[in-house]
Amino acid sequence: MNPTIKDVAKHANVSIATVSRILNSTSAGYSEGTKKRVKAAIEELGYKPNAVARGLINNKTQTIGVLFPNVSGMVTSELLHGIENVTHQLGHSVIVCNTASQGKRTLDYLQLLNEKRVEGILFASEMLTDEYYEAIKDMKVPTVLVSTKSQKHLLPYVKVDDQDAAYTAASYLIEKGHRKIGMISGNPDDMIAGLPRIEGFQAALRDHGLLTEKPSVFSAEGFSYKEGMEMFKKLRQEGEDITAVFAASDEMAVGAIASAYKMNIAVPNDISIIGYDNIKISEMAIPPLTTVAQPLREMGEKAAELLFEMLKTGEDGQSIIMPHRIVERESVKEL
Amino acid sequence: MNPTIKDVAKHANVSIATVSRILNSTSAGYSEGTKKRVKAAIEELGYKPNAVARGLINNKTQTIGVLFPNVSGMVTSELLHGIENVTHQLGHSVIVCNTASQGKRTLDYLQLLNEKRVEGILFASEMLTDEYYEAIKDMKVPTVLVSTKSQKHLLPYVKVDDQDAAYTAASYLIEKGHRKIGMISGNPDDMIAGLPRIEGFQAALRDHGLLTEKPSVFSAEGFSYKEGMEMFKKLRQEGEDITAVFAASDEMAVGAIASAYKMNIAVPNDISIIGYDNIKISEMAIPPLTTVAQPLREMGEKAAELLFEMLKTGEDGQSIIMPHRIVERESVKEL
DNA sequence: TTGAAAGCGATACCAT
DNA sequence: ATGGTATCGCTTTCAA
Repeated sequence: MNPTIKDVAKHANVSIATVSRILNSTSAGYSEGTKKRVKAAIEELGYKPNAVARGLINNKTQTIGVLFPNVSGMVTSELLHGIENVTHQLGHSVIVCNTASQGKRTLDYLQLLNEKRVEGILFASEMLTDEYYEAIKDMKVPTVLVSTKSQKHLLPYVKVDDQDAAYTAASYLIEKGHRKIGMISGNPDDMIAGLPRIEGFQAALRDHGLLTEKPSVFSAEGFSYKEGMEMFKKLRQEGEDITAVFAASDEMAVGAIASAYKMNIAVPNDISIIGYDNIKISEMAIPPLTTVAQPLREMGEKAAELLFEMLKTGEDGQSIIMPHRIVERESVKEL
Repeated sequence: MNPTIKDVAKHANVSIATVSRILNSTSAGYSEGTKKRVKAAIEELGYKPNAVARGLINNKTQTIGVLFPNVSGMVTSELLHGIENVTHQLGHSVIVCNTASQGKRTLDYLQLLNEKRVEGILFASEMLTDEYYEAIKDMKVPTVLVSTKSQKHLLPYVKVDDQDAAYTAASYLIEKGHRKIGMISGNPDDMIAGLPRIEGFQAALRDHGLLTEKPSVFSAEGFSYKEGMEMFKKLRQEGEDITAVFAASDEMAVGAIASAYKMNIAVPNDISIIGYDNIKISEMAIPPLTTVAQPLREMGEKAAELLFEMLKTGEDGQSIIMPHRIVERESVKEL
């Protein structure tokens, strides 16, 4: 077995109370001499404090839980990276939960995190259902939403304003001289990343007097590469005169590029494409993809910081709207 | 505060011992009647067992630690996905640690995981230094290496045979009629993913009587897209007659494709390219990348399974060589 | 400056 | 079938 504080105490000829004080560098409570002896004993025995026991008595586990659909997505892995960074910097650990894995495990995960007594929760990029909210509320630990939000339940969130960002993307296309612009979107029933982006897109067209009665928006179920390909094909069938398209995700945009390539239509010469996210593949596309960047890594960091802020102050936490920006590469041509 | 087992006991008019028995469905030790009463009390109070307290007495935290360099890489996130899957299925949690994040934190992480008393460790895709090994050994918990190995320290590992896989890739090119073949590799000092792939490549050439005195291997520091671009340029400068190239990673391969595109040389018509990994971008490349696939997700799963096997049996664990296979897409032309 | 002892929330052994 | 209690490894009064 691992040596315990008792062993150290015995070895140094002091009480466990004293060892504890030294371990926690409690202000005074021991002399320099004993401190040395104890430190020596710790060293010699290779003693490592037991965080579990500590957690029990302090009611603090120094651990937070992070809930993600698909851990392996490029968006989420960037978020995770940011989260992990500041979390560990602050001496805590992160337990990851992949909610989309198999069936509706989200509730099970929440239960698990509750039993493990995590000190906080980061809930990422999935719709927060009433059910989830109740479970979270029951846990009575600070929670922040990452890259998602809920108007019904007021939990603080960290995300970019999807509608604004989409508006920016469409406006960018318009500035570049495009007049017939189409969109490849995710699910319009998705109130987080679906509808808002469509609305932002349409708002930009409207504000520039470009909104026709039948706006060319092609919606898929998700945001995948494959769906990007399909929707691009449809869009192209519907109207040959479209000179630019806004894709609701970089994956979709890359799919659109691939689709265009197959149909022998050149990007950006025949048609311009702008994406959304700015994940790694966007610079690897041919041509490199112009896109609306979300500062994913930083969003993860900010979310974690906010969570720990709440943990420290006990206050409610202010949502943070992260800035988005256009990253110009080579998939959009000026008309 | 959360209700404790004591509260439940009081509420149901039984002792905590009985509640505990019911909680753990210990074979008998209580009547159906009391069981009902206790269950009701639990329900009513919203009691959730405290895993920390359990962990203290059982010396079992139901948690494992996973060490990764760059959590956000596409290779690692696939591995993580597989790991998370089976780990949670088995009722455990995973704490992720991003070792490359800032400086040499690996040792700190190990220390942290030790204090948190994780029951096992998955160490991924980084060289296992003596230092790390010692720290791990001190923890006395089962450990398995994922996508890496160590010949010095015998810890079980789960990975594909890099040399074999590289051999397969080169052979594939040769079968397709290529005779002048180049390679874009990672760091030859990397004994895991660097050298073995180079050696496998060369072995294939040799076995087919194609090994010239100056084999065209261009080595970078890492396996990045950018380095793929650079190395392709160099390779092209050195010899215009090369008809096919084997890239040591998909990212590099895609970089090579981009580089080729810029130099106006067509893939696969002017030059064929085969990658390594089969991550998501390989199907999204233009043209879609033919590559040697590592079953990443499954490797994560197998590694976790192996770890839990060791946990259960207390035995030493057998390394697993995962199968690789060629995924044919469109970046290689038959000559 | 130091130590004894009371918990933290569970489990499990020993009685009854 | 049940309850009392020691115990897990540690922190933190309270006394000395």
